[in-house]
This record gives sequence, structure tokens and C-alpha cells, in this order.
Amino acid sequence: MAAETKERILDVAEGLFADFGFPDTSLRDITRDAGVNLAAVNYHFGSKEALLVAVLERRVRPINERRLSLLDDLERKADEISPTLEDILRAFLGPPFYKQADWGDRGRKFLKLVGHIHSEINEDLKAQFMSQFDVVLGRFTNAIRAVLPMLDSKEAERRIRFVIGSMAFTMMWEGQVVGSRRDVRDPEILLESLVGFAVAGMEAPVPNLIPLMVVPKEDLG
Amino acid sequence: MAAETKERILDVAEGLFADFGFPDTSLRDITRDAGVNLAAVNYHFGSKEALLVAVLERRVRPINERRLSLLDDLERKADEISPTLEDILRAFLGPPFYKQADWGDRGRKFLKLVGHIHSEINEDLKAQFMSQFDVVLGRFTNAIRAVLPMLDSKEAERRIRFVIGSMAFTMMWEGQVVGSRRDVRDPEILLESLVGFAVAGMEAPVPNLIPLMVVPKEDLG
DNA sequence: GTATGATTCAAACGATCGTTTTATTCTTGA
DNA sequence: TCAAGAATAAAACGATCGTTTGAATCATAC
Repeated sequence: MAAETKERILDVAEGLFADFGFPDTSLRDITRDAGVNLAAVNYHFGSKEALLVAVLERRVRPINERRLSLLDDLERKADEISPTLEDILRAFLGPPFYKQADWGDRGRKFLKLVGHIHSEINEDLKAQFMSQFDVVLGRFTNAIRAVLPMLDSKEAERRIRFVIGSMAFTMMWEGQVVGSRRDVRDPEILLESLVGFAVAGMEAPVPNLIPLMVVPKEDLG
Repeated sequence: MAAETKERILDVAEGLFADFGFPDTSLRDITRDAGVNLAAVNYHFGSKEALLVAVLERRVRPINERRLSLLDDLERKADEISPTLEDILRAFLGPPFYKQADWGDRGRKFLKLVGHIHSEINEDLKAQFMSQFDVVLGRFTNAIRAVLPMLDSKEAERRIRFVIGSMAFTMMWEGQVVGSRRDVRDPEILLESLVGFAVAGMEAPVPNLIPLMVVPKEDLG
């Protein structure tokens, strides 16, 4: 029974956190919808915040494992065929969308939630999430920099941040799309669009700045 | 006296909302830091939510006016010189960063706040913010589609969303950068990087999808 | 069958929140 | 100078929240 209760709480919390956000979702909302006692969350998870961590971890872990596994494959074959930027970005951006497709409606809700978590402002929650993410981020940053040697460190970090921003914004947006009939190929179309955008953006020519002093301020923005 | 109180509240609220988020910032925090009475917020603004709207509007309005003004200029000259995609994206992406530079530390805090607002999940707050934004979004969408006729409607919307995601994520990230010495040219460098990325991404080749049935699932991600 | 631990339950606790109330002080124009 | 409205102040209100408590119920191994 315990396992069933825990799973029902996780499922309901995932949906409510995605739809109304962490602060605006009360334990009373969650336990009422899940049909369990109010004290069940604290009993099984310890606290509301620990519940959110459990909700995230349940799905973030397989996504990040898939990302690293795909990157492993690319690096293992690197002696024969060097991975392209597109290979690497596809390994990073693909798993969330394909896992989402596997998970159905729950997956869409989760994608919305995790997209918002990327913008989480609370230090504790952000740290909890980032501790799972920064290993992935570090390895993909190295891989990307290896295929884009013309970018200096700062520029590479900025562009990777642009890509993550595009991904996170798309996740939270798609997760809340409602109304129009869904197509099973939607995640695939979206991913292809995002990969194409990200590859071209990452490969953009390095901007060379005109010395500030000779640019009249009115022309700047 | 009233004007001074209102401004002190706006300044303090801007910083606290940016640092701790709207739900985690109490009116007691704001009024304590501002050195005003607790009831002052409700007296001068009506409610906590109305205070946030006032905080946003004070800076969002000039940013969006500048965006539209720059787009007006481009369209006025369109008979002689057709605006490029870069012109249009620069008109959209530039004002937040240049206004931020004008506003100094307060501007950085505001940028962090407005970046997070792009990801706001609360329906009311989101609607309040979007009502200011969707006029801008509509006009820029049309301008962008005019210079990228090869993109169908859906693909154009997706790519514009990627750009907004990059921008919003960068805003909230840069707003919270701390530690390393700041350079007055930081906003300019950042903008050039973002514009270059966005132009290349928007101009990426249109992805052509392989029919799903012939793609083994294991190869997808 | 019974003892033991795991789980569920109803109820309450203590704290915090946004807001309102009522009184007081300040400002300002006639 | 003084009346009237704007602004500030202290205090309380009602509601909601996460969490805890202690008893009741269930499952399980001996």
C-alpha cells in the first residue's frame, strides 16, 4: 500500500506543480486530489520540498542517464568518426522530448514542470535541481567546445546558455499547449526544429565588436 | 512625501522580487527594507499583485516603446532599404540590455526579474505581463516572417519562441551574476552574442523530417 | 492468534501572510 | 490660522500554510 500511496502522491504533485507552481500548490491540494491523508506527504517524503525533489528525480534521472549514454557512444566512436555538433546537441536535446513522448500526458506535465524549474529562483530548489544537472552540463560543454574551437570560453558558455534557454522555454511552453489536436509526431517535429536552430546558432560567426568610443549611443539600441 | 514613499517601495520591491521571487517576498520584508509602514503598499498600490504590476510597468513600458520605435524606423525606411533579419532582431533584443545599462544596478535587478516573469506560471501575473508584451510580439512576428518567407507559420513561431527563451534565460542569468568584476561593455558583448546566435538560428535550414515509420525507435534519441 | 512495526487518520499547533481598521499626524489651500 | 484631505502609524483580523502529534488501523512474521 505504501508504494501505491507514494506513487499517487508523486503523480498528482507532478501535475499540480506543473500547472500552478510549487508555492501555489498546497499539501492539502495534493493529498485531496491523490485521495490520501494530509500527513502522508510528510510521512513518506519528509517535507514538501523533499516531495518536489522526488518528483523531479523520478524523471530527470533517466533523462540525464540517456544523455550521458548517448554522449558516451559518440565519444567511443570518436576515433573513427568525429562527432558533429549536431550529434552532440541531439544527444543533449533529444532525451527530454523522447522520454516525454514515452510518458504520455504525464510526460507533458513533467516537461512543463522541469522547464519552469530551469527558471527557479529559490536557492535551495535551484541547487537541488542543479546538482543533478551540472555533471551533464560539464560533459556536454567540453564536447561542444571540442568541435567549436574558434569560440573562446566565455562565448561558448553564453551560447550554451542560449541553447538551454531555448530548450527550457520550449519545454514549459509545449507542456501547457492545450486545445489543438495533438500529433504523435509533435515532439519529433519540435526536436528537429530546436536542433536545427541550436546548431546554426552555435555555429554563428564570432561577433567582432566595434570599439565603444566611436559608436554614437543613439545607434546602439 | 507620497511620491517618495511610492518610489522607495518600487525600488525595494524590484530588488526583492528579483532576488527571492514574488511568492517568497512578503509585504513585511518590502516595507521594512523601504522604511515605510506595512499598510503603505495597500494604500498606495491596492494590493501586493498590483505592486508587482507597477514594478514591471515602470521599466517594461519604455523598453517596449523603444522596441516599437526602432521597428517603426525600419519600416519607414523599407521602401529604400529592406530591413535585414539582424536589423529586426537587434531592434527587439537591444532595448532591454541598453536600458539595463542606463539603469545601473537597479537595471540588472530588473532584468533578472523580468527574465523570471517570462517563465511565470501564475495565470493572473502572466496575463498582466503578456498584455504589455503581445503587441510587441505581434508586430515583430510579422516583420520577421516578411524577411523569412521560407518558414511556414508554425516553424516561424517555434523559432521566435527559441529566441525569446534565449533572451529570457540570459536576462535572468546575467541579472544574478555576482562576483567577477563587471565591465561597462558587458551588456554590449552579451547583446552582440545573442543577436548573432538568434540571426543564425532563425536562418537555419528548414528541417525535413524523415517519415517516422522507417526510423527505428532506437535511433531517435 | 498475536505481537510488532508500518501506515493511515483526525485534529491541532504555531507561524506567516495579505489585508483592513481606526486613530493620528502631516500637508496644503483658502 | 484653520479646516479638509492625504498620508502614516499601530494593531488586529481572518485565512492558509507546512508540520506534528497521538491514536487507530493495517500488514506481516513468528
